[in-house]
Amino acid sequence: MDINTQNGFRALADPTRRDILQRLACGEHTIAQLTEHFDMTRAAVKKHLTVLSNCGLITTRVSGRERFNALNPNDFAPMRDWIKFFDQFWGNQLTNLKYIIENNDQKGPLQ
Amino acid sequence: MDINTQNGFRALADPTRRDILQRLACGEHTIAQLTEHFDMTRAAVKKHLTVLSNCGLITTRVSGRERFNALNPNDFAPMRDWIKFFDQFWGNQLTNLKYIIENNDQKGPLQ
DNA sequence: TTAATATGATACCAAATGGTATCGAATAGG
DNA sequence: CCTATTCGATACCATTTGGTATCATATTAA
Repeated sequence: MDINTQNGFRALADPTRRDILQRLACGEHTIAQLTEHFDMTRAAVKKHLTVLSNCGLITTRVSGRERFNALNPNDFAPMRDWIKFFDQFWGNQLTNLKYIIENNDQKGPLQ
Repeated sequence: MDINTQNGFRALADPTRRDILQRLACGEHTIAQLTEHFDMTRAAVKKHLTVLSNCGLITTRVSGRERFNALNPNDFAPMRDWIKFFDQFWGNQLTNLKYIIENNDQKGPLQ
């Protein structure tokens, strides 16, 4: 599925899911491998992976009875743009607000 | 209060709160002014402002019976760093993972 | 003083969220 | 074939979340 701002931010709002993303940053993992690092059942980890998959943050490669989960490096532009918007404040570059005005986007970089 | 990753991401996970932040980007607003733009009660908007305040994303200036809410441009470094971490993937610059390794931070740029 | 305004606080509610327990299906290996 | 393994799906539960309704407080203005 494709990523969108709302689902993307919700996905990042959970510490377990951020942890999963960081682990996937070091290479693909199966559910069982990920579950080793958490104090919760495989079913709970699976639910988090479903959330991450539904918003396009990860992809899955099937090999036999194993399913390897990996970061999806593509199509992150919408969320990146939203973060850039906030980064203008974090960088104290408030004058860059012209970005939003020029793009006449009342709802922000994406919606 | 000071910002932290968990509360920060949770704060951004709600579309109403992101909308509020964007409106505050154009200048300080009272609760009543913000409420005009939403299909919800003032109490609901107040709750969102409390969430944003608790994680340090906004500040409040009191003047008489009015309370002006504004973006807090300071102390956003932790969250900005976390976003930079993800931006490495969004920019397909996976080699920058050395940032995390060099900082020996298993949990990511911030906790 | 009195009334209108701007806000805070809280009890309450429905829905979403994060978790467990449990079942079944498909694959690997003896 | 038979068993263990890896995983998906779902029913179920407690807590959190986002909202309303309502009341109390403080300030402005007539």
